[in-house]
Amino acid sequence: MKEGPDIALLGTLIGDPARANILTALLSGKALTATELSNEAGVTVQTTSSHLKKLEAAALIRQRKQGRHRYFALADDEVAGVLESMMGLAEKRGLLRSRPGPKDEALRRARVCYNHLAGELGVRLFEDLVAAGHVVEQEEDVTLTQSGKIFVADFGIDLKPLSKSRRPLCKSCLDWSSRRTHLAGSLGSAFLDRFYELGWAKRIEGSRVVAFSAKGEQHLLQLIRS
Amino acid sequence: MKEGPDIALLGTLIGDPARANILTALLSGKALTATELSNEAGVTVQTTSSHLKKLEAAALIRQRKQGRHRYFALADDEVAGVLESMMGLAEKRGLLRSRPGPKDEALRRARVCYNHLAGELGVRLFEDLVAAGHVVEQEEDVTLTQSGKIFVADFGIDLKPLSKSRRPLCKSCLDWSSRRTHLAGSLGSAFLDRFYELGWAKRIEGSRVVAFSAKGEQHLLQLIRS
DNA sequence: ATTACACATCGACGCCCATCGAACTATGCA
DNA sequence: TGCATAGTTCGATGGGCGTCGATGTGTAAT
Repeated sequence: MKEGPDIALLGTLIGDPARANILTALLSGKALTATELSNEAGVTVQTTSSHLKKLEAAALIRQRKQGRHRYFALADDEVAGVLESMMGLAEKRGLLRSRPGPKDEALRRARVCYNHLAGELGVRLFEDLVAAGHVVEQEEDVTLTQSGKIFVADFGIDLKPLSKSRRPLCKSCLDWSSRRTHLAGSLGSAFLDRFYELGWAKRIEGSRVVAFSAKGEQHLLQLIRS
Repeated sequence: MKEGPDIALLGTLIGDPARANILTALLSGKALTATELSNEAGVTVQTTSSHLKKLEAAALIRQRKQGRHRYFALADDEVAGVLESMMGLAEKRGLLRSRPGPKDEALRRARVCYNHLAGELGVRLFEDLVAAGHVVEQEEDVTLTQSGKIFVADFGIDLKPLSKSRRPLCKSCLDWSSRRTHLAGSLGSAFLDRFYELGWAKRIEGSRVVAFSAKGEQHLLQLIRS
């Protein structure tokens, strides 16, 4: 005996229905707030909070503070993998019902977050940059690589004034609609400004919506791919 | 909510320390008795019994009655895979200590089980036959395939008298030393007789040990491979 | 500053379930 | 036929933990 308290602890954590629901909800890859998770779990926020604390103590989930919200997400792919395999064993059936997010399709697509691009297009841009190796994401920190600097310069963004600013050049920002990270910081701001400049997008007055033209959206989508 | 009671149930089953120990012990691939598992789990036999009942109800383990013993083993590879991945996540550390089995090396190597070959060599023979597609193992049943019939005939075993007998031609038998299946039934008996006949092995008087000659063991190991 | 919202903490309640003793069943051995 | 061993079932006990109400802390908006 006393050879595997680890696996037992893991099982206990997953074994509670409320926590299982929480983990299942997070398996979508999205980061959710405690309140949303409490709906998924079917328990009160207090109970959810204590569950999240335990899950975080076991390093199954990670927490990101963003303003007065706290977004929770699975710690890494390995956790997701284990959950997937467990669901496979338990025969994957049933799907998520409560789908959080904004109702306005345009807001969901593209909008400003402070001064940078958020929404699906913002997320897409960020993920393309990561995939191309132009930026590296490590936990909360995001850094621009050498190839990234070249790419940014080619796109017509002057890095010199940006690096002088006290604002961090790169920062990741969590999306409240798709709940994935996108690029913030002064570079994120510079990207959005450049999009305006090129006529790819316009800001809609009195709203946070960023309206991309058909051609502008095409350009953005193929920006990195090219 | 109510979208994943499955995964929660699974977690609960694995979550109990006693059951986790049981599953960990079975992860070796060996089949163990309830009493042995109670030692591994650190609880009494009664408690172990109730645990085994639950694990079996969830189809995580399978049970094989053999005489007055009941051997328990993991249900299939998928269960083992999930447990492996969970151990990986919980950082695999610590190892099994209680290693059940006979102390006599010769008995472990090869011995008669009623009238057929048991021990490591018996297991090896059976697994080779399965790998070559000569026999098919399905749960408890073992059947000789077409290619198997040819192979057996080539080896010098006449199937006609065997198939007339009321005894089942093929039967799987669980090994008490290595805890894996080997071939029993009238065919298993015929194999052992043939080994004697070919001078590959001799029965040691007053013991269950089957002594293979160096050459005989070589022949046996390469019997299927050739 | 005040209000509102998100989340954490504390404390108490209640229930589920693991545990073991005792009795029962089944198989093997002499 | 009797004894021993392996395992299950039943019932009672106890502890651990999930649950929620109330309260406290931090952040954003007006």
